[in-house]
Amino acid sequence: MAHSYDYPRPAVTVDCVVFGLGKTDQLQVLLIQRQLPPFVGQWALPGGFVRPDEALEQAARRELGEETGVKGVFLEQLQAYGQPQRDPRGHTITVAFYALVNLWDYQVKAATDAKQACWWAIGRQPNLAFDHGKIMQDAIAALRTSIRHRPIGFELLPQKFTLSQLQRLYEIVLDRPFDKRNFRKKLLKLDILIDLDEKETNVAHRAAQLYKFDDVKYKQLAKTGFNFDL
Amino acid sequence: MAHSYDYPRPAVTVDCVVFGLGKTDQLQVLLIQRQLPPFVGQWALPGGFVRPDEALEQAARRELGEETGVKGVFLEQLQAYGQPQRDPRGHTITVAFYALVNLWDYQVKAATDAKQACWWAIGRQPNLAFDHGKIMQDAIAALRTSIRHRPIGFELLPQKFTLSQLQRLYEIVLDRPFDKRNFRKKLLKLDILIDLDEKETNVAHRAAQLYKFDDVKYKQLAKTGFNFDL
DNA sequence: AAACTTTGTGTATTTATTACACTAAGGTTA
DNA sequence: TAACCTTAGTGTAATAAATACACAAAGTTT
Repeated sequence: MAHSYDYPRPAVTVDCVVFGLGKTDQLQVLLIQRQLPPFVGQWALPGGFVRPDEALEQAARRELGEETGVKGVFLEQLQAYGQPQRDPRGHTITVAFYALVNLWDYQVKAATDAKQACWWAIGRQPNLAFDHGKIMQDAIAALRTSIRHRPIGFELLPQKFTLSQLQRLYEIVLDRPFDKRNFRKKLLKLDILIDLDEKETNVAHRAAQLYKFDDVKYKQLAKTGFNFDL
Repeated sequence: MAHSYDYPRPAVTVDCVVFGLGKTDQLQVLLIQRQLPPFVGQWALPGGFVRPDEALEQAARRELGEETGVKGVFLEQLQAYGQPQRDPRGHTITVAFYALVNLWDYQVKAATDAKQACWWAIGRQPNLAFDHGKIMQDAIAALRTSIRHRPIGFELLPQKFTLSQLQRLYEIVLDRPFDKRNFRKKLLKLDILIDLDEKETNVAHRAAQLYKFDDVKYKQLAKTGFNFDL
């Protein structure tokens, strides 16, 4: 069944750079191994064609679910890529998104219930098909910028987390150390963490205090032109 | 002449939010009045369909030149918009860009050599066709964020400018006052301004020192993980 | 009970931010 | 040509934020 238009149209796809963090102490990215040409067998970002009358974010979520089993996660648009030679099948524009996934609980979750999807440690991932390497680099840069100015890092942690986990997250993503006392002072002063009055369990050392992100208070603050910089 | 594909494809357009600043003490945006359906007679962002094998930025520059005469300006991608109902002609994805134009020299320049293109003071612009109002709001937000962290404001000034002009630019875009002495101290400390050892002319008061932006030095600094925040 | 591991805390120093007002320069006007 | 008008250019003191740094407390394992 063919579809005709008066003027030629580029194809439109969506692709997702999915970042995950768990107990591995390394930021991970979720890749799929291509089953169909072009680039059969090569690794690539999960994604695919936008369907008729489908919104971009909706298409990204659908493809992510279909190809990797990842659902209901934080997802935000990065940018569009449209170099005419980026896809050998012809002029194809892709709208890239990045997603953040908490891998702390049930480590296996997203890794197994999908076909050829694997988590790779960032820096150790294979070469990617198309211009996906460039897209991934841009996504890392965007993640680093975003995480310093907006409270999106919590998406990479369990709902209840310790300040040490939060500090480690920032150290991993921004690739630099933070001083323990100064980090705690600064984050607690932001006043967007709720002390849960509850402690870690099953740890072989002094149990740490658990906190959660106060998204309600953050939204209020954000309205009044508030922003932070770590 | 018809073009056929195995699967339906959305149409792809580009749109530009062009910001200008000149002697008016107000940030301006460049709009065109639509000549063709849909939304004939309504104001809209300059833009149009991406051509076969045309890169996105290239398409944006071409449309901007064709519709408004604006050429060779700073242009950066904002994001893609793809709500299925955003264009009554059918599923159309647009990739939005924002541009910065210096209107200090020959004020008339871009305003006249094009058909139905007009500069509007931001806040006094008419309602826009499609979802262009939303795109423009997003572009303003992006401009405000960008200008605080990267030296893009200079694109809205003449090559040679005074510190007062620079301060006024920041005040207009960020919509808040800056203290003269503190502003100068902070910007000079960034060490990305070159003192031209040359003064303003044709002013009915003490002539101010002229500066230019040192893009070479900024690029060096940027590599070493340097950033500012105004 | 000793050893191990991670939590949780305070202070002094340095650096950055803020608030604030007058003289200098140059052109215009009386 | 003197008085006037407008904008340029400058320093300091007070406050707030960032940094550097070390040890006792809690809980688990051996």
